[in-house]
Amino acid sequence: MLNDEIRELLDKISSQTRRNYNHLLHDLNLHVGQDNLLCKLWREDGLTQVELCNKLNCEAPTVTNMVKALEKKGLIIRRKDYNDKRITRIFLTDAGKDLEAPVNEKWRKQQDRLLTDITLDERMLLRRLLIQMEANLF
Amino acid sequence: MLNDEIRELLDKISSQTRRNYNHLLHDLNLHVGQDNLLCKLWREDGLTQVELCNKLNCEAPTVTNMVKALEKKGLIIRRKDYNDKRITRIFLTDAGKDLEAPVNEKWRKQQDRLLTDITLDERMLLRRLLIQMEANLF
DNA sequence: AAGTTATAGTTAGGTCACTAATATTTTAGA
DNA sequence: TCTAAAATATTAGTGACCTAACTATAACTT
Repeated sequence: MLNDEIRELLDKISSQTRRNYNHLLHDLNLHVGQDNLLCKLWREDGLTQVELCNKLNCEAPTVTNMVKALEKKGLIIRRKDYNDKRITRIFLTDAGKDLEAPVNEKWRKQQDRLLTDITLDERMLLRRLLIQMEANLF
Repeated sequence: MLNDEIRELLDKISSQTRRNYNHLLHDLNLHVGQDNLLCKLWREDGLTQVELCNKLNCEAPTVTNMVKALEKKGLIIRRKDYNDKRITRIFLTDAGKDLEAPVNEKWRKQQDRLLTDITLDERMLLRRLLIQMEANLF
């Protein structure tokens, strides 16, 4: 059935995309997901963990563990907020900042590959449909 | 940029879909991914682990662990192949068979929700684009 | 027939997700 | 003011993924 096919295609595409992207990131000693967290910090440094939760659309413990891993790699540092001692703010180190360009290049590469042979008109339509689907999820 | 947006939408849709579906499956005491393995067995019982790897598009250790978990729940049993002793074949128990209908119902529900307000024509076009994208991945 | 190569599966160790339970700090209400 | 509730983050435990390294069996190869 058509609907089943679409769901299966979506599953396949997302899992394979993740796998491929993970391979690309391996050269940079990063794991898929970590690049995403760094990406939020490149846009806005010093975010709290709760803010990261929201932006990454995942739960608090996931952020705790990812932050721990990235800190061990020396890409970020954690600093307690002075005014509210419950809050930990996450800051990029120089090493973390240096990854922005290479990660973006990998991302772009992956991106372009995915949309090969799809015209601009089709991409615009595709976006419209995906926006509708995303809205349906909530 | 358009391409970025499409990738981000795909990521969001797939992760949220997974999350939602996982919640639905929770009622059946199943984890997302496990239903997929069972699904292959409903179509063809007694598959080997390698066959499951290929059909599920995942690695051997993943299957080993999933099979272990499903066996512990009493949904499948593992049986050594008589002719080739390297091979383990996986068979459904009655409990495993009984899950087919309820899981399909959850799947259908999730499906329909995702494609709400998308016309038949649009779905056909969407499928075409997704097939193209899937092909681009390899 | 003996030794090499290929195949099937497991174990160990890692990451990304989740939930449930906990400690700590802050805020708000009686 | 003092206590209850809310917010922030962590720990513990689980499962789906992965790679690398291993065991066991089967199939070639010379």
